[in-house]
Amino acid sequence: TLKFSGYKVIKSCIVNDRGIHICKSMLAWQLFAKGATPASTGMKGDHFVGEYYVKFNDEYKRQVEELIAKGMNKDDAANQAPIMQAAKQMLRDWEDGKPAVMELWKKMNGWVYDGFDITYKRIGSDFDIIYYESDTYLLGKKSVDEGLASGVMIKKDDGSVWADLRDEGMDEKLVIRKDGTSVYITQDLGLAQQKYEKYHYDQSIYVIGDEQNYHMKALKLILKKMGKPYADGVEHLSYGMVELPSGKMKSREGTVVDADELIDEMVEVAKQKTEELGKVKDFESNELRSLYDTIALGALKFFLMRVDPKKRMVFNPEESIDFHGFTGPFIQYTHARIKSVLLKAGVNWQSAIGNQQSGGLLKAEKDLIVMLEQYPSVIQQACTEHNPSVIAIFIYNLAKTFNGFYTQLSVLSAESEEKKILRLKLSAMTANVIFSGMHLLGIRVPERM
RNA sequence: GGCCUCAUAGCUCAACUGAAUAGAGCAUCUGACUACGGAUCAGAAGGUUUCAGGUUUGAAUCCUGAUGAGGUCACCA
Repeated sequence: TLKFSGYKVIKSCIVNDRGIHICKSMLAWQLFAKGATPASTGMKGDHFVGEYYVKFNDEYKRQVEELIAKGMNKDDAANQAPIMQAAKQMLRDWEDGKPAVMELWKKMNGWVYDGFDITYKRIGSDFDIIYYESDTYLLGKKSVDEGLASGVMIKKDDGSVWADLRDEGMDEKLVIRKDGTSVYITQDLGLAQQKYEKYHYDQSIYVIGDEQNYHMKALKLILKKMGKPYADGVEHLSYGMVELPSGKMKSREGTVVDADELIDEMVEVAKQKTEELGKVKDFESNELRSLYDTIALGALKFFLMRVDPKKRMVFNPEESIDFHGFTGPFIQYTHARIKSVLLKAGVNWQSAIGNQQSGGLLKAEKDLIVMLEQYPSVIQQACTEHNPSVIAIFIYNLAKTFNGFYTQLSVLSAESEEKKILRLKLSAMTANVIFSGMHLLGIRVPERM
């Protein structure tokens, strides 16, 4: 959307492909997998690796409880559980570049990326550039050295490094662990720098969940203190969590709705619904499959897009696959219907010259025109607010207005030839705006459905 | 516990940033010229905007307090 209004946009994505969490998965795999691979189990790579992350946490929890039962206090137990010790050791080995660890790391990451690729491709997501944390964290460490030199950061006796933000009303923030390994924010310092050097951006918009508000504030402050020119351009577009009716999604407890499963489910519903209506009997089977995908994804994306991103929302899988009302399929249907009418009308009308019956507009026609005229300003608004939901709402209203117009007035058998041309043109414009608006939301609209 | 968000119809969301009768969709009920594609359209019903104070000509919106929900305060990312 930003691109559409004249900004030059570089979509980037940071993959946190290193760190203690990866080590945990790797360790659990070594301990429990007995040589299993995604291929041997038939699982998607990212799911497969995720499973071992969960296994690690289960085992970790068990060990901690065991230690507590032996009379150890909670904090010590959390630190001394052997499996956690091992994970930490592995992280150090990784940063030292030990071959065995590196090899395992590459192998498992490969699995994960394969899984991601499939999903991203399916939902039509793409990035101009992907950063890997494994590439940026070293630069982050360099940033820390710089911070130390300029006095923004201080090194404590045990070797850990901190940024003092207390005079800004915040606490001290750890930037390097005492064993010299880097933490989350270290990598972010490097990333900000790397991005700036490459693009000299005016604005760098971080789309991150609102639970990291504090983190982003700290990041910006540190950059500012270090006198980085890009500190002011760093903007945090925080979004609220998506919850389930049954409660929050927690990866550790397995209460997540998996994107792949959800999409499959919705495709199934789209299929049933379409078959019920029996309007596309002449479609080839691969056309059908792509149609179901378009509808299912359209429904899903629209459901997420229509809400102000800053707020938390409850995602009800059952409701999202409802194709009535304020939904993606409603709009797709409207578009398909317009196309059908236009098709029937032939092409002669396109060359016909518009007429000057300014006084003779009926209310339904006027309403539609008014709607169409608002489109540019709506985009503008969505842009400045970083809020795509205004587009979603607008397109929905447009479709609704058009449907009203459509049922009140006949297009093909209009009172006069002039009216017919006018209405055809209005219909065509509506279809274009719907197409364009939905495109901005990353949603496709079918010619027929 | 400190700090930060949020609370609107039974449910999911709006309300142009202080303005006139608080709007949509779902669910519920009633209808649609004998369907240019009915995945549609027209209508009904549904509200003390969590509670209690305050500021203002005017408050869902701003301030204070209460209650409830979530987040964050890690040598996790």
